[in-house]
Amino acid sequence: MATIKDVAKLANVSTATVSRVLNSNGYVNHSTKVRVNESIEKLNYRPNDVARSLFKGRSKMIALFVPDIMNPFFPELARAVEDMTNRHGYTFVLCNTDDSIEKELTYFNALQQKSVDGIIVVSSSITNNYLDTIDTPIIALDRKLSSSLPSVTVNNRVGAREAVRHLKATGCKRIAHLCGPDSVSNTTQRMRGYLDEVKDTEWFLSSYIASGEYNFEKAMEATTALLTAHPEIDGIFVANDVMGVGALKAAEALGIHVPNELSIIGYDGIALGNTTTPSLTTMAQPIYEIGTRAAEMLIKQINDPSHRPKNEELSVRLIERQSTKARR
Amino acid sequence: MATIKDVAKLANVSTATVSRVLNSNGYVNHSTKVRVNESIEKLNYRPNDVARSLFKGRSKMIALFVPDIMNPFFPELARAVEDMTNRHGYTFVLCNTDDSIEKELTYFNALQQKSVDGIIVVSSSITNNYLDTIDTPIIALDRKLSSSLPSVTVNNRVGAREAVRHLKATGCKRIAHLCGPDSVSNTTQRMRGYLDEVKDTEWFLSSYIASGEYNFEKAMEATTALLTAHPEIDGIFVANDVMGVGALKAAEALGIHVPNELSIIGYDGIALGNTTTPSLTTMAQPIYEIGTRAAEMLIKQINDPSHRPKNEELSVRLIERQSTKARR
DNA sequence: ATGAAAGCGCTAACAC
DNA sequence: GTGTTAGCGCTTTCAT
Repeated sequence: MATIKDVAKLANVSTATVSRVLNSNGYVNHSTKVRVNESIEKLNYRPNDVARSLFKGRSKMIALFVPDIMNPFFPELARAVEDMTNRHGYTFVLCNTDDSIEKELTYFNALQQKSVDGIIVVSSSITNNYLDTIDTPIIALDRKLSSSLPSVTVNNRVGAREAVRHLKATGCKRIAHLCGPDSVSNTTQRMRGYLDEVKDTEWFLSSYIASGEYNFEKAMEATTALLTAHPEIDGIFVANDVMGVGALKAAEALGIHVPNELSIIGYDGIALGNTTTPSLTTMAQPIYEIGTRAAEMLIKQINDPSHRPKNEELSVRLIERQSTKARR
Repeated sequence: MATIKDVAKLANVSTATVSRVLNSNGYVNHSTKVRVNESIEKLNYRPNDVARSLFKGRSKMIALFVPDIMNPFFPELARAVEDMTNRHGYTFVLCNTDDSIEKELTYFNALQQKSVDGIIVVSSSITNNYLDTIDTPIIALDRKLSSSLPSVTVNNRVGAREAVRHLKATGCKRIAHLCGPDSVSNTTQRMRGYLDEVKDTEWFLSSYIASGEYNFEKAMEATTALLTAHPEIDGIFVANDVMGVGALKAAEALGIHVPNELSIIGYDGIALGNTTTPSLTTMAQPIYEIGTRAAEMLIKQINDPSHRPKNEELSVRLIERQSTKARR
């Protein structure tokens, strides 16, 4: 690999001049600029980013922490973040945390040693006082972490209410809820939205709420238990699509027809919901947009550290598919 | 961030000595070692990886090129590669290429400027003579690229034969094939396996082969067309699971019962195949192992550049689920 | 066993 | 306009 010295020598100028044309920085005569560019071309010179990073203290890298990229909610998010960071010349680092605080801290350290410019985080476990330690810009995604940390989320509670209302509108009389893990803030929000709609009805029972841990198999088990214990249930608001598909499968295994006997609505709007028969009605998050916005906010903050981004809340929207249907 | 100088000063030694204890390199007196470690502790010192990289010319980073992480085959692969690279202290960079040669080249350049230590590539487009340009270790995955490039793949042709034989064994008399895009080497291999089994039968027609481009929607369309044109088809060997699920959905939309009237077998063994009803019988690749092996091979080659890894071919295995069933 | 110093490749004062 | 040089933080000869 040719270095800036080689270019300087070939063009008969100093390295400073080469650096100037490289960065379009300061004055440089047109003719010498041409000469330098020719030399760059001839040597197929590419500046060494590591040397640049060392000098600048910044690396042009952005990292994304997700619990597990194998969870189908995250690839689209990752894709969005990668696209946007790329567009701004950043390299994209992906970190699977398994929701483990140890892994998160290990990653944080490693990335700081590499002068990573910023981090986007889907996490439930990072503590507030640890974050104060760090001066690397961070944006929280999908789950709120702390008030001090800028975040991009959706209106979970409102969306949940809308989901339950949709079930009511299609004629459901007994509506259950399959929720996520306690530790995650959006679990609480979505459950609140559900309760907003049902807690004052005469039929509501606390045993209509079951946890599926945002997990396909767990959701199947929970749904089976739920429908067995409460055959009267004719609608389920499921807190994410992965579990929604699990619920679908459980109902079919029990011989309960969806949507004729049971309506199911999910949350997230991932592609998976479209692959089943019946396809899954859902409250769709603008996943790609969430990732895009988070990346934009982060990049803005990187370029202007004084700029403290606000929390942003995007809206979910109902996508009606085959798992819910108006009944008489 | 404390630097090595700060540590040296506090411990009353030179930076060289600190470096020695840092890297367990060369002789250093036990007592001074202790003193240095205390200083490191006290200052919460972490070595600057960028400076290290600049000196060494290596960055402790490994990149993975995939066409699109939103394609459900790739998250598991990415996860495997990340786990293994992490275990060896590497940082994991993910690049979505969209199968575009321009994007691939842009990434290659960017990564080389960052002194990336090695790259794992799922690609159909990188040219042989470009690869010769590069001295960064590279491993090809899933698709063979060139004989000169070490690769990890599966026995696609044999697996395809096995898939078709499974359909025959369950009683299928007219077996069609839904294939992937021409440009991908495993499309050809899987089709060959199919042809091995059917081309000499009296019933085989070349119009029994349709392309679904490894795409869910395209596969639905192709399947609909296929089954409409050839109602006699009672088995389909589908070249990947994403298309398999599409075929399933198309059949159901046509009112054709799977597996009673039509058997469908996919390829890949991704989790998606388990979420449908009926669940999808498939030839499962050891996806995680493929990623793991590729990462291991790459790391070995990084540590010993003279070591030229061999091509490795892993085996697929049949997973019987509900979309195929013995018929009388 | 330890220190001094050169150098990895680049950028940004500071001279001229 | 252009060159000289110090320095980003680290590792590694080469002395001692």
